[in-house]
Amino acid sequence: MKQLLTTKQVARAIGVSEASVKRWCDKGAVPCARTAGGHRRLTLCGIIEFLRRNGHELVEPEVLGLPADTGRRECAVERCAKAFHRSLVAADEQHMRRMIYDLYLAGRTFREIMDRHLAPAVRALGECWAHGELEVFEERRAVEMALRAVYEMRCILGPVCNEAPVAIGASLEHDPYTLPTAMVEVTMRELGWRAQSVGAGLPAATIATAVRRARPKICWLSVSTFPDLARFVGDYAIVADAARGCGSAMVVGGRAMNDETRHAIRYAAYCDALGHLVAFAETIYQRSAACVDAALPDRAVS
Amino acid sequence: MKQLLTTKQVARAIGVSEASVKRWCDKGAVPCARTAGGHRRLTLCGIIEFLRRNGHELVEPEVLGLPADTGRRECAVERCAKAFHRSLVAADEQHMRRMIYDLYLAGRTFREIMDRHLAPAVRALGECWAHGELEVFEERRAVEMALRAVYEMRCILGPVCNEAPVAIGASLEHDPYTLPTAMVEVTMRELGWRAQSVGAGLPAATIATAVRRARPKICWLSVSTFPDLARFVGDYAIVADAARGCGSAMVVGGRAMNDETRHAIRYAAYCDALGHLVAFAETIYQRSAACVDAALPDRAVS
DNA sequence: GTCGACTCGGGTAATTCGGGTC
DNA sequence: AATGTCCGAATTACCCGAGTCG
Repeated sequence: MKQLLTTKQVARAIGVSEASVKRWCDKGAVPCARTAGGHRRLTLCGIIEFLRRNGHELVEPEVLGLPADTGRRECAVERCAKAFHRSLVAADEQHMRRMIYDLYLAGRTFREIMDRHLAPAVRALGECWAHGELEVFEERRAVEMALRAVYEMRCILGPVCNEAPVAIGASLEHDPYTLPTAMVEVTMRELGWRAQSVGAGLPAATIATAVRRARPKICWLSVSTFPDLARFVGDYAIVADAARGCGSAMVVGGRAMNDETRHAIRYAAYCDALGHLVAFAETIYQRSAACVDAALPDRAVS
Repeated sequence: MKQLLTTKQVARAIGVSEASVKRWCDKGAVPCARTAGGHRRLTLCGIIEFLRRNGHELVEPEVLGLPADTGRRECAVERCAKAFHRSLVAADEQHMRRMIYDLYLAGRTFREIMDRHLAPAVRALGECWAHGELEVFEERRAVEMALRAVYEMRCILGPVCNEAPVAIGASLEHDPYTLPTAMVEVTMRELGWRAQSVGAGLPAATIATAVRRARPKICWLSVSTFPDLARFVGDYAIVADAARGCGSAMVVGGRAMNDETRHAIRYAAYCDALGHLVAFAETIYQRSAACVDAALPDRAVS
């Protein structure tokens, strides 16, 4: 299957303008074919060869393989998630960071990168571990790598707007998984919210206190595991009561939120993917134009 | 993140003319790649490294996506562990990051920043929590903040040299504290080691497997807590046996390593501060000049 | 065949290059 | 020795109406 890429795909993937890609083609720096109608089509090999000559060393075919929004993307997405998985297992942090960076430059949101690539890769990892295909330390090391990546996204997003609505969240005691709640935090921040994860494995009472202090519009709870249902329901009620008292909407999600669990509690929204969370958050608050401007980095002025 | 910056952005951020930035690149003082058309593109790691070596200040850090000056400059001097503590409690991440960058650019090593400021601040935090002066979530939130800061340092240091000696480390089961082992990792990486923390709360057997696979020169174990001494001694023996089999030196440290604990085990070095670790690591391996050069990103060739 | 998204080519403004000079 | 400024030429980014792709 030989891949032909458009100028736009290539431009986004390497973070330059379309015009530059076209000029490079016309100059002969990048080999390119033409369609019957005169459109440029670039080959993967040509691009990689070119990038190698110019210092962009670690570009992944999986990233450049991303089709435009109109195309079927299942294949590319799956390959990409596999590439993430491989990087995580091999502890090849540079490679994974590079892929994230390329995807982000290629126009993907962090939410999409986490939903489609990072989270599936981590899930697959967990399965490998359960089947005894991975050492404990390999799994743990990979999860930490993923966490670092999520923190780096958080850092790239920069500080949040002061007028933005507040969201806070956590995971309950006996649920020490930091990654899911960190992912939610980044997703909400990317939407322009003043989101903060207060931590993983927290007693319900202290989460409730945090809610009463921050009075957030949304309070999320990430539920990856719990000791028993009764205990969870009780803990949940403590947090939910505090949220109700502050007019906060409770949002829940996580591996452990199966049908039985969901029926045992009351919530404003259940999200089994970050995409659902985005949809719900947007019904509550639409980021204003003024706020978006404030959050963007300064453009250089002479 | 391997962000590529233009000479103009960098010049503005540092508050010098573009010509100076260009000259620095040409002189080789700042690593830089080139676009197809010959324009310089600089990396954030390279810039920070250069600024630090030459004592330059960041006039407009926002341009590079770094935390802005918060006005409060109490920190540039000595004894800012208190300021760190206040930032941690107030969840003022921007201010803390700014302090770290100020200190680092002023020539401090990350090891010193962690030893003298960050670690004491976190310890003080734990005491406040023990005295009931802080909510659980406040303490946990602060520790996560500190962890993010350590990860950011790790990121600024950039990738490690492939020829560098290997060090790996972890904390044992029932010791879930990620921060100490992450600090050790950054310290070792700053010294030029190919250091990797394989995780916190790991069973001894899997750490032993990791050691046998990586065959490190140093294996560190961070010990913040353990259920009982006998259990710890047993777990420790499993790791230490693997280390001995590979010729790895065992290094231990952490809050729980009191006299009694230390006498119960055998180790090559005990470190109650990162400074001691540095001293020990340097007796084993001195980072060579060639290795430093190799760690810099490739220069583009015309 | 329609339609939306994409790409074409060309033009313009902004940025950057290298070199020379202060 | 190091920096800031100026210059013409080259490179890059952004914009537009017309044509192409899927």
